[in-house]
Amino acid sequence: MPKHAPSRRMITSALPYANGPIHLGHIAGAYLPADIYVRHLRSAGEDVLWICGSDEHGAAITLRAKKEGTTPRDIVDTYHAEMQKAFEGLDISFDHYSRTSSPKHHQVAQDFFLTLLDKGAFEVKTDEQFFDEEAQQFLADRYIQGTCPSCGHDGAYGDQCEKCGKTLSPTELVNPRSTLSGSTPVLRPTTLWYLPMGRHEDWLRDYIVEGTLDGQAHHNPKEWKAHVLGQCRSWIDGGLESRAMTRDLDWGVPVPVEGADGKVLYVWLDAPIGYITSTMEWCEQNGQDWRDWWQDPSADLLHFIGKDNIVFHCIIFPILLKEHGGYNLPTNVPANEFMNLEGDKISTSRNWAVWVTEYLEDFPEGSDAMRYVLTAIMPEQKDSEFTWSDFRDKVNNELADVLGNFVNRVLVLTRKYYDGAVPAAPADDALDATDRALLETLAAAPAKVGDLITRHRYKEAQLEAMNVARLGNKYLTEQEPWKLQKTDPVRTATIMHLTCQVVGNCAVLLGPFLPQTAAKIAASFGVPDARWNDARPDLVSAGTVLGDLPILFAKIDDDTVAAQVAKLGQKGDASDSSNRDLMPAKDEITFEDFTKLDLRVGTVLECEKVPKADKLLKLVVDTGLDTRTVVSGIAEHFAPEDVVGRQVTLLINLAPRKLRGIESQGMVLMAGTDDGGLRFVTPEEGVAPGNVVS
RNA sequence: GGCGGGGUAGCUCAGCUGGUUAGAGCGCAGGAUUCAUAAUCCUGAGGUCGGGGGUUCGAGCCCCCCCCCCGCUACCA
Repeated sequence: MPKHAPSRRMITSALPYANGPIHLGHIAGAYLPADIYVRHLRSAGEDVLWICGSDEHGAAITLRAKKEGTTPRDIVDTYHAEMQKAFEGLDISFDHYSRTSSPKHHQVAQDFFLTLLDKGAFEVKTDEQFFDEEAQQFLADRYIQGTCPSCGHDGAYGDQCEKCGKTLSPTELVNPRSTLSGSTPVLRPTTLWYLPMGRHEDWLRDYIVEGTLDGQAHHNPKEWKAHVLGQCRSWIDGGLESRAMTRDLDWGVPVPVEGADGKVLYVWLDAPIGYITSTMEWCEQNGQDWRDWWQDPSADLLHFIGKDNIVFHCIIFPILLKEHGGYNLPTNVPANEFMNLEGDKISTSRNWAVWVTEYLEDFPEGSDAMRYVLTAIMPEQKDSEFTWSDFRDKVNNELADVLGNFVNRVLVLTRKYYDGAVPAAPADDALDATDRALLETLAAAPAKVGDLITRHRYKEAQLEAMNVARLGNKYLTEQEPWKLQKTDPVRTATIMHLTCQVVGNCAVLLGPFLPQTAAKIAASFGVPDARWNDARPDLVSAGTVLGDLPILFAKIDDDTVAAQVAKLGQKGDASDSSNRDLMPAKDEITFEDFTKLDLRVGTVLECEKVPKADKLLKLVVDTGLDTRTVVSGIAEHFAPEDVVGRQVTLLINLAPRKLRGIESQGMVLMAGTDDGGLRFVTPEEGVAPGNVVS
């Protein structure tokens, strides 16, 4: 049987990468659900520790530093501070927020690496890597730019094209160039430490699919999300490849091995170890032993991440932990899917995002409102969609009208009838069926909401908590104390006593979701320190004088919505050409080099999709000289019928090459657009097939 | 093309190992009500559960085929 009651829970949220600010998608994915989970457990008196920190290594940061004429240290310091501000602004309550550039972390990561090395976890291989002869150094993936083979974008990096999102390896780039010197890099051998993941497939399959580890029940896989299990199974069944765990770079945790100068640990190795370092730091400050959290088998380990991190947290990191030995493996990885924004994917480069610190500037008291909306649309099982009009509706109709107004009407009535003091509790036999039903619901709510949170059903949990306020509204409206007050003051006191209990319980139940609002309500209703287990029908003491309570939620008007929508997609700086990922100029060539190219105008005669290839079109082109077949990777941008009849520019003396079994006898010239699109390079009128382009 | 996850009321989403008239919140329509931040409460109208076959006494849930969206992967001269 899987263990059921862990002695303590170790919680991590994905370390955010310190080269850009935090947006709502990040929050909804990995931070808000963890915060709700942890706040609930803390309130319920569970032993829980939640750590996070900035992921500050990797080539993207050094690259950005170079581009902005500053140092990596400056970059990470800036964004470390920026991200902390964002998290604090939304009341994301990490127990500890660390950073991977700290000396402590370097030490921990190196020790971890050395242990793995000792245990034979790595394979050392010598591989060909791109080397910049001018700068005299090996080039990390991010230091190589070129034309994306997928979308034709000119500024694709060696690991990924940020226009089309395609993951790449440097050797796939067309016309690779070093971003350090602009020169064309050459391949040279270098030593890399690989993690041979293939040898771990068997136990991983048991661990993921069956939830068993070393022959023992470890966790219940049915509690894992379908998309998490599906993706893991897909990877394992597809066969796991070896992955390099080191990089040739000078910013990161140095590989602690003789002769490994200029090599650092791969960020994906170094970052999750940051979870451990962060825990150690907290434990040192709080007189605890970090091993109790990471190595005591009775402790749970949960990773909150977005779906882009599933493979790392469910496969690679567990391999590392198991190879190292002594560590617990994750008992659940409740990854969320992605949140879209106003009908489109969130995109940093297009500035199609809502940045947390900007939001908080526009809505200084808006933490709870945003938390509520993000929880209500949390992408728990599929991608979801954030729109500002929906934000307005939820804030106005649910937070302000249902919750805020309910609390206010109870407060006002209590003040009007009892000078603000909660009336005495009714005698048990004075309760009618409606009262009892209300009390039963109140009594059952903490377990109900808590259970949903524990099962990572945050949307539903929040709805249930809000339903308590809804029930309060219904009860008030049906009981009509404002009428009874004149004829039956005893009954009125009963009603008002009970509604005060409803409000008090709301404060506790909504605490994990709306910490600021809950604290305000709790303070006003005399239960500022109430915890989860205190939530029950007699929470609020009779005689409590209700404190002042300002309007909890201001309504949001249409102009505000329109202003926020208008901000999307606009560059902060009009002159922000630096945001365009233009490829740097290439090495100079001679005129003679140029004349080697035989560029001609051609007319497309036929065009069809290449079977079993999503991106390839087969064109038959009249070049004037002949009719030839050209295969081009443009199927995602053009339908075959759109291409037939077009005049195109064609490189006709390129060596033929077989693509998907079809010989391509040339190359069609395309221009990439800023948004990742493609355009044909077409001559003006009056040009015939075969005419030379020069 | 392969693999994984989705496609359910106008919108955002739930629907456990198949079982009575398919649900919630919001929006919408009508009514009630006034303690309250024109708030609240009640009632109702909206779904051939992407499409088509099949298994079953019975399918949104299982099987086959097809279409669309997201992610990974192959193809990219």
